[in-house]
Amino acid sequence: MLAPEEQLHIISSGTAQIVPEEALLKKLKRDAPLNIKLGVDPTAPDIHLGHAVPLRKLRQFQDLGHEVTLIIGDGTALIGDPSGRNSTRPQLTREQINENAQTYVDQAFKVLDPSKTTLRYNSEWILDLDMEGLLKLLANFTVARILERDDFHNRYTSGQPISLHEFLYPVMQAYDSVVIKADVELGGTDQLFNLLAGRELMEKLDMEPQVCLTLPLLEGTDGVRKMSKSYGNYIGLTDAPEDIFGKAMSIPDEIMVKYFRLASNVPVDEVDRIEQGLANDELHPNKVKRQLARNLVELYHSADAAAAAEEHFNKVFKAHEVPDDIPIFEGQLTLNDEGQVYLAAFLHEAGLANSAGEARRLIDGGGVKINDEPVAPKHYNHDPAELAGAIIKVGKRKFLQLP
RNA sequence: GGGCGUGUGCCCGAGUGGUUAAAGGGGACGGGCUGUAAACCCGUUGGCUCUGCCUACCUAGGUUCGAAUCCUAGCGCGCCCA
Repeated sequence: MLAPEEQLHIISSGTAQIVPEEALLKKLKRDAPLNIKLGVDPTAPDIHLGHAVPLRKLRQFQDLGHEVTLIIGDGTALIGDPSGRNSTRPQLTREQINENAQTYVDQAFKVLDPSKTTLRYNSEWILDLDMEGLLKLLANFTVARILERDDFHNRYTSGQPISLHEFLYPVMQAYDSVVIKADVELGGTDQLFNLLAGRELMEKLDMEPQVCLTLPLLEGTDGVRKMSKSYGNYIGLTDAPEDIFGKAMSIPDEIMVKYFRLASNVPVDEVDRIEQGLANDELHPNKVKRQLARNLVELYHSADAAAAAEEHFNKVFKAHEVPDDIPIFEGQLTLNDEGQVYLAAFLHEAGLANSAGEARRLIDGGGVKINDEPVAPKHYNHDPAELAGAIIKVGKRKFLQLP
């Protein structure tokens, strides 16, 4: 194993806070594998780079020789984490939870090292708690302590309802740590309270308390809002290679280093070097961003896929050429009374525009090309012969080949 | 339970009973520039084979030749009182 100080250097890269840092160093000095905990609620099935941030950190721990316990919160999901919420989360059904859990686990193992991962479902011990056990557990926490947290405090003072079961969430999460004897627990910055609850509970039960490690939120490809499916600014773990590459290239320069630290597996020292190089203009941002994009594709696909994705990218966006594998239109061309193809409706049907109206606007704005020739404004009707075998391009990235 | 206020397009927001498909901004999309970054410039932003037609300003009714604009009820939201 690496020297403890060296490990700490790697571990702290990209983290928001480590509470307390000295305790982590002390644990590392034991020179034995630590048990690193991450609990996830299987509330949403698909995971993206933002969700993968703690997973990457876990992987870093594993590569340093530590063990990971991944807890699927199928028991706590019945409560619904109140963190950062201003209203009660809807409770999921068992079926939804199981389904989500499975897809989550499949994707999580794209990041984690299976040989160093223990997978646990917390329903195992949480739903088995009897009233006596629950009461003993609850006696370790005070209402005031729980009400301190911002989200509860805000809801309480603003008269929003807080259901009693929501109070139990941090308690249950803390109990997870006790059961698995966690050395370190990871979470987003919004999780700090829950993580600290674990630390406190362990202390009260005379165990060595866990260290809490929080990770910042990863902004989406717009660089402004957090990565989220509903904002449409996410890079999915299961996205196609070209999409991962392209989306990565579209992120603002300012957050490149953050992506390197939180989403790539580029070694920390190299990331430090890149950060330096960018700061004093020794490295060209475009080159660096390409490295990032390649790395991300490699992580979730392969080196070959990364090379192919970059080539695709160069073709389409640098040389403005047509990519190799463009979809071919399978349907039948609809002709009007004059035997012409009404292009606006066609683009809509073919899924290249959201409505015929939008297609017309795209045409008028010069955004539609047939065989690389822009379609003239208002020129909506086209001869089928002219379209045979043609390549239609809409905007920068939508292509369609006609038979 | 009572009083007052508010509800407009993806979001914010203007809107005199009649050239209002609805000012302005944001976002998004398209074009230019470029490193598919940022910044900047231009254009578009309800549907429809469109010099026109249809559907739209919370919902349902009503007044009117004509309503996003006035009235009634309902629903949502906000504030105050109990």
